[in-house]
Amino acid sequence: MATGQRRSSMRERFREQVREDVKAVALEQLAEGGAQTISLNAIAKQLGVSGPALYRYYANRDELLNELVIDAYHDLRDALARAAAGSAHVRRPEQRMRELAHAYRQWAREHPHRYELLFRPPFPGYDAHAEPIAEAASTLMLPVLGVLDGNEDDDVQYVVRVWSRMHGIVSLELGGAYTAMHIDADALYTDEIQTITERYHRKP
Amino acid sequence: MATGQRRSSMRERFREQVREDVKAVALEQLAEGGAQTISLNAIAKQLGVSGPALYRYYANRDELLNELVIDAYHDLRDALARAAAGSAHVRRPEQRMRELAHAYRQWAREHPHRYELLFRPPFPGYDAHAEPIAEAASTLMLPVLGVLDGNEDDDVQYVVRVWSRMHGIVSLELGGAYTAMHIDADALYTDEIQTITERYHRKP
DNA sequence: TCTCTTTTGTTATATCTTCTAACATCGTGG
DNA sequence: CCACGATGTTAGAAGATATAACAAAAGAGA
Repeated sequence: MATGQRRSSMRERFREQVREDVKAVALEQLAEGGAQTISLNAIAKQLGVSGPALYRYYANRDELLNELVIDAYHDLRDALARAAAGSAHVRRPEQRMRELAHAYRQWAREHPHRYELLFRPPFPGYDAHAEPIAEAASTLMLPVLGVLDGNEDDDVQYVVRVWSRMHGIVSLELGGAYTAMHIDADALYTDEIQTITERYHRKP
Repeated sequence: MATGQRRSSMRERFREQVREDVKAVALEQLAEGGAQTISLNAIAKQLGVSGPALYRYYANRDELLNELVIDAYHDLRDALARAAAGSAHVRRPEQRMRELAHAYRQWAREHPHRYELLFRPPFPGYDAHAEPIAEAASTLMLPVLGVLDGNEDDDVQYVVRVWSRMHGIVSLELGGAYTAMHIDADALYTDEIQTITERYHRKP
């Protein structure tokens, strides 16, 4: 009945709550020491339950990491969508492109380990990564396609190339390559985006 | 004396030999399952010695991984240097640039896990990565600077941007993003390099 | 309300890892 | 010859993932 369904959903909700708690602690560990330091044991200890209890909620460690990947992908996608929506009123497409590129890099800098998680599969034989990445890349670049004023198929490769350039800089920046070389990542990224928008401007 | 020195160097040589053997097995494991699957225990078993014997040669697992990083960096650097030397006779700088870019991507495709090892610190709080990466980046881009016909300081940022573009594509390709999106990585990379060389051509 | 079933948590255990400690062995240098 | 240092051994601590067996709690139905 109604109460029965409600109580059943209560259980479901509790289960979902625990899963969220686990992921929250996992994100803390991720932020502190990277993906390798995420430990189901440590998470359980921090949550006050003991050891194998978490295996009622996640089949294994990889499943948890997988959820973190998917969440991160959703998060980045939403951040880009917000940036695109926020600059929808801006007339000049170069400016919209700049804001989108800025949002991309900003998210990566705010969540460096999650960004790495996105584009660097932490699993040995990782199948579940391909599909999210595919969907990620497609949906991720929708705002860019929008900035490009709705050209269709042929521009996909161009969009991917734009994405690759943004990712290249962000990835090297997060890896510490720029600081090690004493290179101003801000200026580098700004210049690169400037070049990209100029090129776009030139290319009808 | 002479024999004394020779025997002392014999020991040294044996020690170096064992270290190389360990690294060789580690590279096998790296190629098979990624950096995470590298296990000192398994290496020892495969080498016929048992467990903690390897700690006479490597203080800990991180030191071994560190050596792998440095070796990979040297290897990539040498591959690029070979490519640069091999195309030194080529007159047109665009062609030299193309061959250099091709060598870069080819090395990454031949050693995907080592490439990942290079540009992603596999350790949590890992300092030793910064210095090799700095030297890597500097030396790595020397051939590119050479292709650029010896302009000096101001071009460093441009070279780094070129490197970032190559790395962006190669990194996403190794991560499987392109295959998941059914994108031809060959064509993408070729087009990108073409654009880069055109741009260089345009820019004195 | 009583009972049956499902879900969830527990402890114990097996197996893996890195890494230290204590002890044995072997070759080289004096 | 002898002694020291380098190298290897086994034992074991600490911690990880993951499974098995068992206990308890909570919902569903009569």
